[in-house]
Amino acid sequence: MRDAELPDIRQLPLFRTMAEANFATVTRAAYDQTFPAQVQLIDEGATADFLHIVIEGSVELFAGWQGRETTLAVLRPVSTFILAACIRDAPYLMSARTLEKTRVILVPSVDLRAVFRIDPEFAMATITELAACYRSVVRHTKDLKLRSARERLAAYILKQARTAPNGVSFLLPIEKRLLASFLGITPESLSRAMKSLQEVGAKVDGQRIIITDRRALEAVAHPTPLIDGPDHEGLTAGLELPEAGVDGLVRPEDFALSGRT
Amino acid sequence: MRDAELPDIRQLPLFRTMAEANFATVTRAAYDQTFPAQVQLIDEGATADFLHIVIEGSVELFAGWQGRETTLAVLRPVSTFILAACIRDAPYLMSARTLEKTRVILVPSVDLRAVFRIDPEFAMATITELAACYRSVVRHTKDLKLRSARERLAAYILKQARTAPNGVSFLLPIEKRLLASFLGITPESLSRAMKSLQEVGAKVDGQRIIITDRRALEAVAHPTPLIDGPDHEGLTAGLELPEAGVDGLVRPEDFALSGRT
DNA sequence: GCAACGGCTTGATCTGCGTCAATTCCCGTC
DNA sequence: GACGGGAATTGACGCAGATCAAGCCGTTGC
Repeated sequence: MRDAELPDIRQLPLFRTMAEANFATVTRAAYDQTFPAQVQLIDEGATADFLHIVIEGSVELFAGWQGRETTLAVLRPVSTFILAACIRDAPYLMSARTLEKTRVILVPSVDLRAVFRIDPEFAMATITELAACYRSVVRHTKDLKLRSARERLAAYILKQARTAPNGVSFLLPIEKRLLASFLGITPESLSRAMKSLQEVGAKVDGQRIIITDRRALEAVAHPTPLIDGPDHEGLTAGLELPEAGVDGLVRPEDFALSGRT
Repeated sequence: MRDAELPDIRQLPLFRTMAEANFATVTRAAYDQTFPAQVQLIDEGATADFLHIVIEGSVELFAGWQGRETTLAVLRPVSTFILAACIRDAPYLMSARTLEKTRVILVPSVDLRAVFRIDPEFAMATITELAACYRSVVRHTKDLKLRSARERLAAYILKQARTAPNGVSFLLPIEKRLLASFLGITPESLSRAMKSLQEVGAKVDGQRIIITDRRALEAVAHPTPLIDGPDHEGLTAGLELPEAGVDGLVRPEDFALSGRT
């Protein structure tokens, strides 16, 4: 694989603290690949041979059953995903596809497992990472089970706005149909929920959301760190991404799970 | 704390492989306590000072928001819970209460964090444990997002039956209102769903479920290891519990998350 | 023995969200 | 600037599951 992105990967919480030699071992065995949009990278049920790292572009994690399909996360650079499956040497529970032209790095899970047996720092980083992932899914589950569709949307909008510099206006980082799927509803329902929130403090114009009455929105969403995050010690990989979000820029950070999977 | 249960704890996947000295350190600082039914052990939002281990009885993990409440898991001996919060030194995302007279062991999370920094075996066990927990919640989320209430119930029944020795008849290990909450529906809806499944292969008589037509049930639930588990390498703590489940005995194992949390 | 209390069931009704179908909007392409 | 195709919206309608309100039944306590 090319060396250009090594520093980026090295900066990931997962790899930041490990010994240089071990980092070299892991990355030497890895290789990177660029895919066009809409390519399925992972098929749920397949065995987890590689840890994936998104370097450029974006990746959707989703799962299907009986012809239905649901989005579980959308990842942007630089994040890793399907760590848990690699560790357990078990079948992936999710599928993954590129949403646009995307470059990913593939780390053989064999090497991964070998290294965190001998590198305590890496083991610690893995533990922290997994705990974060776990808490992220728990939050999502609570969101689904405790809130209505409208409440989930309001909470999502407030959460996105929180990461935008001005705090009131931002562009949706993903297509609405994906957001709908992530929120566990249909695109039609999302559309109607959006409309209903316009009378309550969230102006919608295409991809742009403008919060006109935060209080009113909060009265619907009742945001809480116990559902909407973030974990108090800050995000992980998603945070690496500096980039703005000023009016006019799309925020490239994760919209879903706190970091990766 | 008393020493009688040390061997049980030592046998947990989480503690099985660690060095004896470190196990002693962890358990020396721990203490155990017995609570009556319906005592709240953990309040979500509080900081995670202790890893909990259920020794006797049973514990419900749940979460609330705006007066609503949902069950996320029910744990039986011997299982640990809220490991992730301890690791991240973060607020609990779930509350916990005893369902009956219950004995738990409390391990200060400070000691825990200290030990897996120095004991690679324990770090490995923690990684495996967390990965299992993570996959368990992902499955639950897929269940909720991809299946209808009726389908979830059918899948649950098949899953329970799978663990029963004769494979066709078992007693519900928990109250129906808890099962309903876990499945994300109301008790009334559960009751109606049960009734509707009687015409499809699952006879219900109080706590007893008898599968009369597995094929028909499977046609509703379409069970798959990618949602219903188990992870191919087998369960963890839940499995420690041998005990039967023969017609007439209640199965004491977890009904919810694969092991603990 | 009976009363009281929770859990479970059943019925009637309501409603949030899904489904189906028809436009309309947006964006890239020719 | 017209065309094509997928995304988004809108409307009409249906249904799964929630809510509200009795009643039932098994357990606990006096």
